[in-house]
Amino acid sequence: MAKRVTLAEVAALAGVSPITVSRALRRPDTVQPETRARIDAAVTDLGYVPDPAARALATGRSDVIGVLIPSATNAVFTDVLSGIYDRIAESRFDVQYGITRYDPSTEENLLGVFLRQRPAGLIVAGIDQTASARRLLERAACPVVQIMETGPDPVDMMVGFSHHDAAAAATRHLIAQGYRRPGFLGARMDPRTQRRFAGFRAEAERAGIYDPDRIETTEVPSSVGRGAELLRALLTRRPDTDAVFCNNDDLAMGALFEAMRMGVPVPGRLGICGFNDLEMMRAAEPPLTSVRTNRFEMGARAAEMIRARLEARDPGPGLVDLGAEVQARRSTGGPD
Amino acid sequence: MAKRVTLAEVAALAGVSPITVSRALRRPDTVQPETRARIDAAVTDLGYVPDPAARALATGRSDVIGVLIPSATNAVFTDVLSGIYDRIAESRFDVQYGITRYDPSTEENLLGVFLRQRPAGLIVAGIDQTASARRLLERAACPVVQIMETGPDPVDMMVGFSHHDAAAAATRHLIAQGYRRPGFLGARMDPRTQRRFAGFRAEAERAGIYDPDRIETTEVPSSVGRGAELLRALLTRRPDTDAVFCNNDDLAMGALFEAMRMGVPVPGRLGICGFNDLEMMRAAEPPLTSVRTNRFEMGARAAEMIRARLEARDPGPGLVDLGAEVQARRSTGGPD
DNA sequence: GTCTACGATGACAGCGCTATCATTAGATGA
DNA sequence: TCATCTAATGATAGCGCTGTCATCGTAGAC
Repeated sequence: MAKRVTLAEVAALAGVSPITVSRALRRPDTVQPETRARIDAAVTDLGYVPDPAARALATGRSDVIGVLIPSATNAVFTDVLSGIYDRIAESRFDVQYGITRYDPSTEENLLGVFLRQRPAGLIVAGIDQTASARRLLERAACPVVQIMETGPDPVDMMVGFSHHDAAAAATRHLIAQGYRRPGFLGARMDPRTQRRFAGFRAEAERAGIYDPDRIETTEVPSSVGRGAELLRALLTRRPDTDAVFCNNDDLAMGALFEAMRMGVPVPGRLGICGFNDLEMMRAAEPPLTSVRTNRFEMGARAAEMIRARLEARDPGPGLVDLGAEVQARRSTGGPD
Repeated sequence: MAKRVTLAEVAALAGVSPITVSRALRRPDTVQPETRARIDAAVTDLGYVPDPAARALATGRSDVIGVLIPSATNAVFTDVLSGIYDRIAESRFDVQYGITRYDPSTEENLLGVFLRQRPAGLIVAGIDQTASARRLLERAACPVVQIMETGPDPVDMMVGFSHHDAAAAATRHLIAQGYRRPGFLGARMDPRTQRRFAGFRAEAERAGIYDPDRIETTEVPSSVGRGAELLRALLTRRPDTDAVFCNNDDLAMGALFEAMRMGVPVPGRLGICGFNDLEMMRAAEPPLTSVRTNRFEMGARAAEMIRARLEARDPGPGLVDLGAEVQARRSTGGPD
C-alpha cells in the first residue's frame, strides 16, 4: 500500500504551515497567488489526496450523500440512481445507497446508519416514511430530497410526479380509445402502486365503467411472468375485459406475451397500457402504450438541488413536479 | 439534529473508562460480563452509535466496501449488486459504488477515490483494468475480488465464469438443434462481449460454418430496439440466416419482436438465443433460449469472500468459477 | 506466605484534518 | 508620525476513537 501523504508533508515542502495548505485547497481565494502556486506544486509533487475520514471528524460532516431506494434491480430506481450519479460523479461528494426492500422499518434503520455518518445530503424515495423516520429526516442537519412523488408537505425538498394523476391520464386514454371494460393488473401493492390504482379507479368511476371484478392483483413482486399470470387469471374470470392498465411495464410485457399465447389480438380485442415507459415498450410488437416518467431527470434534479444547497447556490423551487405523459402506441390503438 | 453521544459519555454513565467501552463494543469477550452488562445498558440508554469517521481515522481503515461496475442500469450488474448488498447489509460494512461507464480510465480514477478512503474491501468488475489500475489494486491493503469473469491471474480473489465458454456452449446448442447458418448480434463490444464473440466464432469454426458476413454489431449500447435493428440489418443482407446468437437478452428480445414484424417464424425459420437469462426470457412467447449466469450468486460470493477475510474466517478458494448453463427453450426448438 | 502469571482495566498519545483565535505586516488616514 | 484597519498566515486545540503500554488485583504454584 502506498503510504499516505499528509497535509503536513505538503506544507513542509511548500514552506508554509499545514493550515495554509488546508486553506489553499478549500478556499483558494484566501491565500496569496504565489503561495498557492507553491502549494499546488507540492500537492502534485507528492500526489497528496486529503483523508476523508480526518476531514469528516474535524468538520463533523462527511461528503457522503445517502440514497434510500426500495430496490436496486427495478429499472425504475436504477434510472433514478443513474441520474443522481450523473450529477454527483464529478463533485467532491460520494453516493452511498441503502435498499429498503419496500419495508418502512428497514428504511428507518438504514436512515439511522446514514445519519450517524453525518451525511452531506439525503435522497429518499417516496413520502411514506414511518413517523419516526420522518422525524429523523426533519431533524437531519442536511438537505433532504424526497423523490418519485409529489405531495403536500415535503420534509424539505421534493421532486417527482403524481402517480394518481399519471394513472388517471392513462385511464382516460384507454377510455378515449373506446375501451369500455378495462381491468387493472397490479403486483406488490406498495403505496405508489396504491395511488396509481386510485387514479385508475377514480377515472373509471367518473366514466361510470369501474368494475371491481376486473381488478387482478398480487402481493408478490412484479415481473414479466407475473404479468402473464395476472392477465390469464383476469381473462379467465372475465373474458369480456377489453383493456388492461398494467401497474408497470413488466406486467404489460407479460400481458402482451400471454395475449399472444391465448390468441387474443392486441389491440383489437385487448388494449394494453403499461407504466414507466421503459425502452423495450417502444420496441415491442405491437409497440406498447405506456406512461413516460422522467426517472433520470428526477435523480439528476434531486442531486442538483442538494448540491445547490451545499454550495450555497440558489436551489430553485423546493417542490418540482416533473409530470408524466401517456405515450400512446399501437397496443391501445394509438399510432405506432 | 440530535446531538452526538460519545464514547466518553457512555463510559461516564457506566462508571468505566472510555477505552473499556470501546473494547466492550469491539471485543466483548475481553471485558468482564458484569462490566459489559453495565456498558450495554448505558449504550442503549443514551442511544450511542459509534462515529465511523473517528473510527476510520483512529484505525486507518474504513468500513466501506467499494464496488466498481460499468453500469448501474444494466440488469446484469444490478443483480450482482443485489447479491453483494444481500450479504453486506447486516454487517458493519457499507457499500459504496462507482460507475465506470465501460471506461478504463474512469475506472482508474474511481479506484483512486475509493483507495483514499482506505476501504475495507474492493469488488471490481472484470479483468480488463489498465496497467496502473491493476498496480493500484495489487498494492491495495485490503481484500480485492474481481467478478464477472474468470482468468489466469487474479489480482487477489475472483468469482465469475468464462464468457468464452458460455458463448461456445450456446453456439453448440444452436448447432445441435440443427441450425447451420447462425449469425451473431452484438452491441457495445466491450471486452466481455468480445470474449463471447470469440466463443461463438471458435465453435462455429470448429463446425465449419463460421461466416463473418453474418456478424452484425454496433458500438452503441445494447437495448431491445437495437436488437430489432440489428436483426433487420442482418436478415436484409443475409436472408438465409437461420439463427442468431444475441450477445444479451435485450438484443434477443428485440430480435424476437423484429422477427414478428417481419413475419419470420421463430423457431421455424429463425432460432434465437440470448445471454444472461433475465426473467423475461422465460415469459416471452415463444419462450427464449438464453444462457443462465449466476449473477446474484456472484455478488453474494464476492461479498462473502471479502467478509471472510476481514473476519479472519476461511475465505475458501480464491478463484470461483460459477459456470453458466444454456437454458434451451422454444425459440431454438427446445422444450417450453 | 511469597512469587509469578495472567486477566481486566486504565492512561496516554495520536490518527489527519480544520475552527478559532492570535499574530504579523503592510495600507490607510489624520 | 502614529493609531487603525485589513489581508495573509500561523499556533493551538481539539473532533471521537483506538493502539500501545502500564497498572492493578487475584489465582495458582511452590
